[in-house]
Amino acid sequence: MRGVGAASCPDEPSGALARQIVDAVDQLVALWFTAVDEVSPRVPPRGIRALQAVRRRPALNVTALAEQLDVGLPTASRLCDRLEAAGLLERCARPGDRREVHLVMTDRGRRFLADLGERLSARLGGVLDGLPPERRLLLEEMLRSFQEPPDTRRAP
Amino acid sequence: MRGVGAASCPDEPSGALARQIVDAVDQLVALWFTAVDEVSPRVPPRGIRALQAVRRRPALNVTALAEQLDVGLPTASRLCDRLEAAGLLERCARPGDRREVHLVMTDRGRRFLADLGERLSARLGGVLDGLPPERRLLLEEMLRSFQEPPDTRRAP
DNA sequence: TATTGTTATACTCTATAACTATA
DNA sequence: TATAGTTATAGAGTATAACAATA
Repeated sequence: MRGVGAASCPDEPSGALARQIVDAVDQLVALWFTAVDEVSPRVPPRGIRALQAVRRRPALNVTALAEQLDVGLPTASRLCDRLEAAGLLERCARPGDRREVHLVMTDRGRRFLADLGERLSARLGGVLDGLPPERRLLLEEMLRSFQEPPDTRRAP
Repeated sequence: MRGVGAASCPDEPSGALARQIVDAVDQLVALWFTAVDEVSPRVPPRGIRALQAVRRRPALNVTALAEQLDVGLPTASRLCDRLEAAGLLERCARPGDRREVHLVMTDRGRRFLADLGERLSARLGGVLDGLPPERRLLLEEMLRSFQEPPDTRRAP
């Protein structure tokens, strides 16, 4: 568990690339928070992540959502209250086992996330427009490696 | 304000790359939150961003910090209370104008952020280890474009 | 008087525990 | 009894407004 690029350049201080990557991620995170602050209606970061989790895995239940967000079950339930009140999410009793609740996004929720994505994209564009086109194509290849991340949620 | 890659590939659906980039950023943000949840002592995301802001611009005052975080002045002050109580930050009256307060990181604060960076790096490494070395070097070049971002704080 | 920052109060969000409903 | 989720209460965090201190 040595981190980014630990074994790639033995002659060079291996921390250089790692630091660069971490700094870049911090910039991206800052950009993300900025976009989240802009979007309407105001949904706190945790709410955004909840919506994204539901988009990624439709018909998620509340327990799974709580695990995804690393919060308690009541917190996730309350969060769903607010997202549902805002019209971004809906709770549907699961046929077959009526204890479970399926979370599904509303059209408004989809538009909301799309809007957020566009704002983020615009801000990223401001940074990436400086890149020559072939660099951008390489970036595209690069980003594919993030599409299937090693499951972030492996509990010990 | 068309966003990422809007004009690069006229034949291709231009939203594809944009969507891919935004998804990747979402993954990175999720990774960031996971690392933030792990680190000790527990500091909420806003506290992390505050510490990073102070690291980036040492001797920041409280007003500037509030602007960086896009929160009110009292909120920033309270946040400093907690970070100071945790021993991660210190307030120093500025010589010359004793109204202002300079925020400086403690050694503990520096170690804290370093620890966070290592955890993030380790998690990123898990994703990036799959990349061949030359791809990683290209990534390094790419990330340089994020080092000097167009000022995120331009209010309309 | 203008600027920098802190305190006062109410409100929102989160966490732990107790409770309801279904299986 | 075990599981999925909700409500109860208390505590942490945030925002708006009033305040204190320095220039």
